[in-house]
Parts: sequence; C-alpha cells; structure tokens
Amino acid sequence: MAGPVTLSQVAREAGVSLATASRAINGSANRTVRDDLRERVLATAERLRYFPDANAQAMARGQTTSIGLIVHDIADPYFSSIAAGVSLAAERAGLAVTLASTQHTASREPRFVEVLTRQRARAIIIVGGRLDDPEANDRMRSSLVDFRRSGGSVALVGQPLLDVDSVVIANSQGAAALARALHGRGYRRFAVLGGPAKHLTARDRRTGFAGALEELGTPIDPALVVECDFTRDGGYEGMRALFAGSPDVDVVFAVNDVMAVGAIAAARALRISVPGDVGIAGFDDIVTLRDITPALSTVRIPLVDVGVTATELALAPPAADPRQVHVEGTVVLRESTPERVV
Amino acid sequence: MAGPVTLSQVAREAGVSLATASRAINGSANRTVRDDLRERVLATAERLRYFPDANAQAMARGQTTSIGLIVHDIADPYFSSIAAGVSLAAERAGLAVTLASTQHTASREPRFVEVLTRQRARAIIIVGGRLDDPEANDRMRSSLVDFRRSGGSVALVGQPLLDVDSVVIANSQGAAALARALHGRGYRRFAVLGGPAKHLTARDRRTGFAGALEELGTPIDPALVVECDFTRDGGYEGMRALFAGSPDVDVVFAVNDVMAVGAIAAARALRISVPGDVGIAGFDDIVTLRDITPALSTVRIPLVDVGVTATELALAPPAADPRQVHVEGTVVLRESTPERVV
DNA sequence: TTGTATGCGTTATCAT
DNA sequence: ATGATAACGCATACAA
Repeated sequence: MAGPVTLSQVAREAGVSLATASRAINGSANRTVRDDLRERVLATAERLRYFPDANAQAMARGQTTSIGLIVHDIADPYFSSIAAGVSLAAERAGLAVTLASTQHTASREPRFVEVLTRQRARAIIIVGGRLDDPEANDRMRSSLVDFRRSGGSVALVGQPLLDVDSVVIANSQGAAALARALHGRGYRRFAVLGGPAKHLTARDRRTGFAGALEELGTPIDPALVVECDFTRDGGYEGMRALFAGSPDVDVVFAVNDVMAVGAIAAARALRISVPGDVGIAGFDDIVTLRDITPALSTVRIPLVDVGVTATELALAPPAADPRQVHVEGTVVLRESTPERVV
Repeated sequence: MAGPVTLSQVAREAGVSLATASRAINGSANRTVRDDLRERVLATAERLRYFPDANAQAMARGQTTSIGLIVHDIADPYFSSIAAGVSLAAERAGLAVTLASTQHTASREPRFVEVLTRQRARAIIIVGGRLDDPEANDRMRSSLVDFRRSGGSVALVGQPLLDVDSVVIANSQGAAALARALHGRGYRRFAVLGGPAKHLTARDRRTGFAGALEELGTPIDPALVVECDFTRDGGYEGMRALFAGSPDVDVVFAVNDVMAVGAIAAARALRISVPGDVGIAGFDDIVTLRDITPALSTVRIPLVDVGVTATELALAPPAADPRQVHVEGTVVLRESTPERVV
C-alpha cells in the first residue's frame, strides 16, 4: 500500500481539481461547489476512505484542533473527574485532548508545557495546586509565556497565580464555612491535617479554617496543624503523627478528601473510632467518597463542571486581562461528623 | 507579534542555511555539523525561544509523535489506573497521549478512532470490555482497518476480539480461582452480579466462576446470576434486585470491583450485614478499594502494568499475526469473605 | 463555479 | 560540511 489516501488522490479519482475537492469536503467559507460535483467528490472520498490529515490541515490553516490537559495524577479521583469535564467540553468543541500526568513531579510540568507548545495546542488546562516555590513557578511562568507566544491560551484551575485565566476555587471560604458548620454541630477541639506547608491550596484551606475558628472564639492550637503530603498516604501518615501525641481533639479536618480517607484508614489501624472518638472531615467531595465508611463530611466542589468551565475559559476569545471564574463550595455534613453532645 | 518563531528565522539570525539549522537542532542521521556552527545555531534557537512545530515535523517525516487512548470513563478508577500506565509508557517513548473518554457510549468509539486516524496517531490503545454486538464490533473493526491503513497500530486491552494485538486478561481463570478460594473458605451458596449479558469480560468472569463451581459440585442456580450494568450503580441495583427475592445465598461475586462496591452500599441500605449475613467479592483490585469497608476480596490485576504493556505492544515493530500478552490475576481474600463456619 | 499556484514549517535529496 | 530546493498534504488568494 501507498500509505494514507490523500486529497489529491480523491480529486484525481473524482475528476476535479485539488481546490474543488478541498472545498467540497470542507465547505470553504464563501466559496461553493456545484451540487453534482460535490456529491461526486464526497462519494469518491467515502469510497476511497479518505481522512484529512489533521497535521497538514493545521499547517495550512495555522491552527490545530487539540488542547492540552496537565494534571498531577490521572489515577487520583479528584483529577480524573476534572479530566472527565475537560474531555466533555473538548468533544463539544470538536477538539482532541492531549493528556499529561506529572506524577506530582514539578519538573515535569514545564516539560509538558513545552511538548504542547511544539504541538501548537490551542490551549492548556493546568489542574492542581501550585506550590509557593518561586523558582518552580518562575520556570512554569516562563514556559507558559513561550506557549502563549506560540499562539496558545492557558487556563488554570486553582489559585490565580500565574497571571492567566483561572477557575478559582473558594478554598478559604469553603474551609471557613466547614469550620462554622462543625462548630455548629458542637465540635470545639480541632486539629488539621494540613498538607505541605508550601502548597497554596492546602494553605488557603488551612488559613480559612483557622480564621473561622478564631472568629468563633475557639482558636486552633498551631501544634495541632500537622504537615503532610497532599495524598491519601499523606493523610494516613499525618493522622498517625497527630495521634502519636494523644492530642485533645474531637474533630480532624483534612485539607482534601483523599487525605481524609487516608486518615480514616489510619484511625482504623490505631483503633480510634470515627466518629465515636473523633470526627473527620475533608474537602472536594470526590465521587469515590460515597462508598467510604463512615460517610465523610466535606466541602463539595463540582469537579466535572470545573473541568468544563476551565476548558471553555481557555477556549474563549482572549481578553486583555486575566479572567477569573469563581467556584463556591458547599458544605456537606455526613456521618463522619455527627451532632456532638458536649 | 509574528506568531511562533520558525526555523528559518533561527537560521537567518544565526547566519546559516535552513538545512544546517535543521541538522544542528535535530542531529540528522548521518549528516553532521561543525561544532562552532552547531553551537551558534543552538544558542540562537535558545535566545529566540524556538520550538519546532510538531505538525510540520510530522508532515516532513511522515510520522507523528502521538498515540491515542480510548477508555469508557476516565473517572472510573479501573480506567484511570490503566491510563496512568499508558501515560507513563508514552512519556518514556517520547510520545504524547490523546485521551478519549466515551462515557460508555459505543457509538463514540469509532468516532474517536476516526479522530485519531486524522491525527495520524502512531497507535491506539483501546481499553474496556467489548460487547457481543456484531454490528458495533463490525463498525469498530472497520474504523480500525481505516486507522491501520493510515499507518497506525492498535492494541486492545481485554479480549482478543478485533484481530489486533492485545493484552488478554485471564478473566475466566481468575474468576475460577476466586470461586475455588471462596469454596475453600466454606462458602457454598453463591450468587453473581453478572453485568450485562452481552458484555464479554463480564461473561468470561461469570462462566469461569460458574464453571469452577460446577466442578466443585456446588453448581450455581442460574436464577441467582443477575444481569446489571457494569458500573457501581449497576452493582447497587443488581444487589437490590437479587435480595428482593430473599435468596438463600452466603456469598455474592460481583464481576468487577466498582460493582462490588455498589453492592456493599446496597447491602448497607438493606441492612444486610457484610460479611455477617453475606460475603462479597469483586474483580480487578482497583486502588480505591483499600479504603472500602469491609476490605474487599477480589482478583488482583496489575492495572498500571497492563497500561504500560499495552502501550509497548502497540509501539513494538508490527508483526504478521496479532500478538497476545496474557495477564494473570491473583486472588486476594480480605475481610469481606472471612472463613465461613458452616 | 472551477482551476492554478503559492505557502504553511520542516526534513531530506541532491549538488556543491 | 554546507547550501539550495523539492517534497509532505492541505487551504486559499488569485486567475480564469
């Protein structure tokens, strides 16, 4: 065989010029093709099983049909739900999604941005909390500048850190609302599995939570805010570390759900009853939560929608200034933090 | 701005010809470039922030640097783990991954194959059980023929159905081994949440399970094999349907883990104790399982490895006949099916 | 309405 | 070793 069928072959076979074939198949802007000719071309293309080469079209048009998606870990339900939203929105827009999973390795991020720059992707959606690491952020900013110079647009999910369009999740407010809700249920002795010190999302949730507690007159003991990884295992280890000190605590807030799930597992291993001995709450409301026991209290973020919104934002006509779409969380109280009888 | 920097600009700025610039940057096969010139070119490229256009390279080389991944639902932990493996293997091979999530809609599959055909992807990895639906499979086969004619290769995860390279999961044997293990623990009265009748993976697991029980002299009552969706909600509904008849059952095998998780939830809603009243087992050993209560017995499939293997298979030099890599499952018994005192 | 010719950014062939 | 130049497959400005 002689490789893929080309438009020239279709044109020759249909007895028309390259240009006519192109117009018949793609319905050029103002140009139009006589009905009988178009039909002949279309029939020929169908018969020959012709599929336009997207790379060639991209060259000729100066525009590709793909967008990039960068996540920390596609196997994490938080990211895979957002990815589902991105995939959905991209399909609607007729675009293909190039997936990059960094495995929590910061150095991979700018590398993937470069890959997408070379592909001349129309847009990049970057999902996942950024660190307060000026060096890494500068590198990222710099690679995004390159990407935008190549004609692409960018949308960030999380903090509005990199001077680009972003879907901003109300981390601080959500955590504050959760704190008030827990306080309302009678909890008074709080601890926090706080994630990495420099993790901005974690930090916002910590400070929002602590701030609300302060206002409620039940400030949190800084010693009870433990640092740990932003992962399920981080939550597990953090919980172990926390209870190694036999703290005086009646509820633990993990700054995300996978950490909370790890904390529940740790509690089980430590023979600490949840919620009997201590309540636990998380953040995000990942789908897998509904099958966790006890049902976990959390702050619900509409993850799939976030993915859709971020994609639409990235694809919208470019604006002068960075746009921000704010997403609120909803406190959802479940079995893991029942009404507390004091 | 004048859009992305081109190789011509770099060449001009460096005072060399286009050809030399190209060779300096990409290190052509046998050609070589004088050191000082190469350095000058490279420095110029760096200074101008030049990034080769992958689409143009694809055209000139007749080969792209991307592969496609088709899954039913990227938010399902089964698929997202395999996707992580594909992503990993692709990065190693220096390839980008185009993700397609069909949302369990069969008609989307051939459409995505076509998208990947247009992109001239090097390979497609198709993950997820196929149905015994001749029409849909023919459509799929046909679109895969188009894809391969365009130069791409294909790897399937699941059954060796479409005459292409495949990673074959030992569904029947795994289910049989599980049946024997459960029998060994004293279970005698079996039921199965069987998934869709035409779902081939589900079917293999059902028949493997039933076959082993037959051999053990404790054949299963066909009325206790209930049909349901291959999803978490399918397992939930299937469990409800099963127990609506107050069946005489001491253990339920769900043909995959997400269904088993749904079944546990249904049991909880029905106030049926697991494993007190009935044991439950699944299949796959998805990561999210470790935080399910009670810990679920299952057949462990190394999902990330499967993704890696499928990718390597698709990328290997083409063979005359379809290759098959067989993957065995490992029975893992946990709390959900304790030793049964008869 | 149709066809011809040019350009997109890169690699590869052929001279030099 | 380097440099013109012809592909690659398609879209489009321009000519007819």
